[in-house]
Amino acid sequence: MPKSVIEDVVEEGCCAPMTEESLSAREAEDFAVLFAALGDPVRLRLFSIIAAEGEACSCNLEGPLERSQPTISHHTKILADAGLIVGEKRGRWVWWRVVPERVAAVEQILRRT
Amino acid sequence: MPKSVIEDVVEEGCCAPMTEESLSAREAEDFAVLFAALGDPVRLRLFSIIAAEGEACSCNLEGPLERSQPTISHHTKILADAGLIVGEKRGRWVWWRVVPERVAAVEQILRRT
DNA sequence: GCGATACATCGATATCTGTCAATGAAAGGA
DNA sequence: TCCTTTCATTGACAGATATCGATGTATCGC
Repeated sequence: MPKSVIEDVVEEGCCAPMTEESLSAREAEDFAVLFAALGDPVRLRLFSIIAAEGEACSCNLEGPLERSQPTISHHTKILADAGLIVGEKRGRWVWWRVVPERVAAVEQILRRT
Repeated sequence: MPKSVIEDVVEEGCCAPMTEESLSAREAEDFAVLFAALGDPVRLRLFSIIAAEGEACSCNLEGPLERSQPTISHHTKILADAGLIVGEKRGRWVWWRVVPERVAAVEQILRRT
């Protein structure tokens, strides 16, 4: 059970030295938040609806998703914290829309493959 | 609190009818598994390392990720169940590699935006 | 066959997360 | 001003999950 990259290089057998192209622990920590935000069925649908509608208020989401208002609010917050959507308060309603640059960033990570 | 799409359409106020472009509950359930698989920091690094190396055995992963062997095995299983990586047993080692078509599928979902 | 190696599986546990009812805060209408 | 509407926050709780030690299984070298 090798303990470090250095030892890995020294080790014989199947183990090859690490490349520098892989994500650092810090990067992975940050990027994983994006994937995790989309990693819940309800949230993914929520995101999908907002994307399809262009703009949507929460009242547009509770019905189709069959979840309570606090739960919808919880999910929009997680997506918003991840930067994948932004909400603009207009009167009594909050209008949500996707952040294309952020979505593109997720694609970018995948394309590092 | 509207209970169905039909009611949404009937409702007055801010609520507009749902488009048909958004993900179904079924689709969201399936796709969310892919995002969730990449939604853990350790798993995302693991995936990143495999992608960078082209091929990697688990012994290449335990060191850099600083996790026990069962934990690594747990994570590779989740990624493999999601179809994002495949393992080929060669002798004593299992060699993991990414499945580009599956990664492309994830990009495809994002590009529905 | 025997010991060592690589990986999977099991069992246990601490933490995280999705969910809702209740409540709070902000804005609009009468 | 008071009531209603929209959304956020809090508190509680059940279920999911990340982690590890112990153990099982297959493979290789001797």
